[in-house]
Amino acid sequence: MTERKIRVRFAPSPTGPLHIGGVRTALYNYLFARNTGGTFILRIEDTDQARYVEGAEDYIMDSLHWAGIKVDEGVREGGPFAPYRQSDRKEIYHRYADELISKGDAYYAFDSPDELERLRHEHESRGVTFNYGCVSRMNLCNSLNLTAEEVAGRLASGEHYVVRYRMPENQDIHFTDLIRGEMVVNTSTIDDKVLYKSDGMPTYHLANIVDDHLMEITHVIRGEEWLPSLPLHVMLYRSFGWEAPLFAHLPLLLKPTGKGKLSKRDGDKMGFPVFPLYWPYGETATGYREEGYFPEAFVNMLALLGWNPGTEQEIFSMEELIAAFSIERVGKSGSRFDPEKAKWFNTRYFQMKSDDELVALFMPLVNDKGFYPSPEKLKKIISLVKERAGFVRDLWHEADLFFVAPETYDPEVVRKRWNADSPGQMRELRDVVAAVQQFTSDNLEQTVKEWIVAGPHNTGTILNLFRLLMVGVSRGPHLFDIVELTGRDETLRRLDNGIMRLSSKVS
RNA sequence: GGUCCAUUCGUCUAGUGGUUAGGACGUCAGGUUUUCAUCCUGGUAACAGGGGUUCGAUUCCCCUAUGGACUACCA
Repeated sequence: MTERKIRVRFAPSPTGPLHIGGVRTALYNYLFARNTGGTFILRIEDTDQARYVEGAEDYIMDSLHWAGIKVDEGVREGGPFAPYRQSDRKEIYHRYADELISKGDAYYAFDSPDELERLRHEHESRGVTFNYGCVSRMNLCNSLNLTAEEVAGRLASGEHYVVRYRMPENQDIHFTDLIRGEMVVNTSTIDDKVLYKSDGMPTYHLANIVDDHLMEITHVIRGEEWLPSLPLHVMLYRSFGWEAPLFAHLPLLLKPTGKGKLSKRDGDKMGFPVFPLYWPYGETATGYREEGYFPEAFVNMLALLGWNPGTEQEIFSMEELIAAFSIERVGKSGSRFDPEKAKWFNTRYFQMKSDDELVALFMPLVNDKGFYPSPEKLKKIISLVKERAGFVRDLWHEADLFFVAPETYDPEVVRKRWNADSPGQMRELRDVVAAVQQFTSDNLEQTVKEWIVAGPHNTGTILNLFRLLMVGVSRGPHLFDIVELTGRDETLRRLDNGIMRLSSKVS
């Protein structure tokens, strides 16, 4: 095993949009593969025809692509072990089921779903759990207690059947999980799982083991929900006589508050996405991409949710994650998802973007608003407002004052700053501003401040009123930067307009 | 109900048989910014409980509690 080249796989089921927990599983597989010089495989596990959802397969691949997780072998990429979609490998599994039957480790079962359902209900009403296993199987309809002729007859007549694994009785199975360590489970507590369904498709358990073996997977890194079936999988490897891969079961992502694992509802309720990309089918859902998250921030956030480097570093590029990642440092317990921290990660990446990058990202939004500034001007604006935003789309909220004159004036600020003397003060200020020939931030600021100091006016009052008339609210970049970028004509227009409107309101 | 897994600030987590139990997010306060935000400084806040083992347990063991997963011809 140690000699073998490391090969890992992400094996999602195309039953809907890929949840961020799934993306994290894929990410950890990818990081592990790259860290060890191994291969990352994407295998589509679509053995359940009933739950197959059109578009889900593309969604999975698009999501990984967006996140920067590169698939080495997969449905789109191909590879030496193709095909990578289980429905395209359908004929492979049958003979492995047969192999197990001939070894006596599996058997045919003819019980109808209705009959089993009835049995379950009946047991439940008595307060016990029905198990198709070592205690009940001899009372049920299967090849273990039918004669060979009967079995052959039923098979020949085309009767529906499933193949079940014959779980041995009372054996302690010891196995190791890379994250949780040694574990032991007694086989008597495990039921006889269906390996092969009556529709001619294998179940997850069979297909998964067969494909992992055939594709020479060395490490199975998957969600914790699979931990209970690990003993079964270990037994299957033994029955086949195959060397089992190493297993690592990742803890789950939990709701931000309350009980249970993260679900779509939490996102809807608390206003954050639970999926990487927009899901356009059926019940639609927004994605991190559409909400304006940078894929690097998204990946960084996900990587730190359940794994840590053991240092105090929190910001990691993909390359740094690859270099630092190890399964040993994955935590044992579930992680609550914190949407606030997700935003914080994005803000950090946003601040790291160059002004030019942000111009390219922001320009379309500005154009949508009906404005067409030169890239140079937009760059200047961005440099002034960038530090107060965490997302590209926040930028408009910060930058609109450069495009649109205030329509309203914050009543709170008006009440606090605008009094009977204000109109006169503002008209004086207006004349000072109008008189400045070189209309730059530096000389205008100097002139205005000198004028204030020389006169009877209060600096704070004048400047705050000036801002109110320019912007309408008490926030935004350095006042004189706004004035410079807005230009003399527009500045005077805003002053005149404000004086007029606020004077009439007060009197 | 049964099986398995887990448990350090509100959240993500580091860490150790003897530490002032560290960092980050959030939050609070102060400073900077004559605005808001950023930024800086500081504060807040945790070893689930009970038994052991030990000179000494947050750390090792057991029990309990709590949380989680699984318990389909779904993955």
